[in-house]
Parts: sequence; C-alpha cells; structure tokens
Amino acid sequence: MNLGYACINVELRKKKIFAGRTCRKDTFQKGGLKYVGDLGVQNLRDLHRILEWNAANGITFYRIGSDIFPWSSEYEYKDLPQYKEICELLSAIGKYATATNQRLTYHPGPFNILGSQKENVVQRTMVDLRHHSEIFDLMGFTPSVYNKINIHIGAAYKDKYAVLKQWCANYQKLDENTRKRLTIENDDKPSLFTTYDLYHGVHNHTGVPIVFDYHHHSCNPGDLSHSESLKLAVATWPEGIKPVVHYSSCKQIEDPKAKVQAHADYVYETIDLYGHDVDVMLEVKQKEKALLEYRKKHGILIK
DNA sequence: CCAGGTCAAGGGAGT
DNA sequence: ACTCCCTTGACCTGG
Repeated sequence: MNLGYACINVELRKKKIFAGRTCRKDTFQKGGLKYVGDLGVQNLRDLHRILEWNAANGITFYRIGSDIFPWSSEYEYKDLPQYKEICELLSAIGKYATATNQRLTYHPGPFNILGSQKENVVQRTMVDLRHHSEIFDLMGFTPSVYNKINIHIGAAYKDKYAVLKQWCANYQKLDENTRKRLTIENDDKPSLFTTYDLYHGVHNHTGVPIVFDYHHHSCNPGDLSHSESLKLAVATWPEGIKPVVHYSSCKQIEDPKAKVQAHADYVYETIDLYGHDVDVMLEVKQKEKALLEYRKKHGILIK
C-alpha cells in the first residue's frame, strides 16, 4: 500500500511553493497566452519541488492539481509561447517521478460531465480530459490507469440508466490515450451512482476501472457493505496495476455541525483494506501533514 | 500589506 | 430564484 495526498502540500504552500497559481477571467483576457503560460511555468517548477519533497519524505503517491495551466480549456498547450520550455519541464518532472517511484494521478473537476444531456458540455469535457492526458503524455508516461485520470459521472437527471448509457457511448469518442487513463468514482449522493451502479452500468460495457471512495460509500452505500463494494471496485482494475481508493474521515468527528459529506482535517480511523493491496489517496484537508501523522501513528515505515 | 469579497465551468440540494 | 457545494482555495481590490 502507498499512501498519497492531493494537490497541496500545506507546509510548502506557506512558503509560496504551490502548483495552483491561476487567474480570473479578466486577467486572462488582458494578459493572454503569455500570462497564463508564465503561471503554468511557475506551477511546473513548484510541482517539481513538491515531488522532491515527496521523495525526501518517502511519499510515492501524489495527485496533481488540475489548475497547472489556468484557462486551459481556451487554448492548446502547443499554442503557448513557452511551449518548448513547458515540454522540457514536463519531461524532467516525468523522469524524476519515475526515478523516485512516484505514482502521479489526476482528478479533474466536477464540471466534467461525460454523460451530460448538453452536447457542448460533453465537448468541453472531452477537451478537458484530453488536456489532462496530454500532460501525462508530455511527462513521458505510458497511457494506463497507473497514472489515472479520475472523474465522477456527475449527473443523473433522475434517470441513471439513460445517463450511464450515454456516458459509455461518449467514452468511446475520447482519444485513445485518454480512454486508457480514465477511471470513475462512486458518489456521495443517493441520487447519483454507487460502486454497484458503476460496475454494471459502466465497467461491464467499457472496462473502465472504479476508484472506491470510502467516505462517499458511507454517504451513499446502496445495498452493499464497504467490504463488498471495495471488492467489486478492486476487481475492475487491470492485472499488474494497483487499484486506487480514496479515504477521508467525516468532518463531523471534528465539528458535529458539519455536513456528513464534508472531509475532516486528519484521519481518525485505522483504514481497513479488507486484505486488498491498493494505493490509498487521502482526501483530507491537512494533506501531507495528515499523511505523516497517520504513518507515524500506525508505525508505517518509509522505504 | 492584508482582510474581505469575489471568482469559469454542471448539476444537485437546500432555502 | 438564489446560494452553496464539489476534485482544489486563490485572486484582486480597497483601505
């Protein structure tokens, strides 16, 4: 098992080292491709530094934030004036990640609705997913769910079956590398999709693996237990690639007034993997600090 | 320099 | 009809 954290390293962030520089629409329109390209270059330099911190701390699993290149839905990377430098930075990052055995993944935003009823939403989703995939291409990664791009289905329109059918049809229209990297995750709302829904409605038709989220399952279990859902999700991953699961404690442990869906700052339970060998992405607010604390508390030695 | 208001996107849920 | 939330807080302005 590898423990991972998502996007932000809170200690480095305090030192202004972070990979999520962005800008408002007005600023993008005034500054253009040069401006967002510069932000992207700065983000990539800091991403490399975050990976160096990870390596120094024995962390081999990390989610890259989706905001490396602000407004990337509005242009292609090759149109940025800094494209050559960007390619070199990404290549170096990819080589470094490989050399230090770091599994890098993505989790694009909730606006990626591949089964949307609106054609323009589907089109934008396809572009955004391809852009994520292109970053992994430029890092030199062989397309597979080892470097997953994970999304939710995100819409149901009170007709889950119809949406899943549309989702599968649209999945086939994605470019090959994006298809090879895509995974789907169970939702925390009863109106949306359980692991069971995804298994029968998507995986069986497309082969797309399922990321099992413990906390979402608690909010929206369907008829299965944690153990049964996890087993189902694990079975969807290809031979030789460790499945990914998401874990977070409920915020109500820290604040009884919080919503049940909210994520806590730290992990309070012992994560039960029910015997499976998986990589665990911690979705907690205190990020790498929570990871280090969990590792210490449970006597997990770094390699 | 900093606190506070504001900020792309889709859809669901609460008011 | 409006606001908040989500995979993630950061930007930007006025004082």
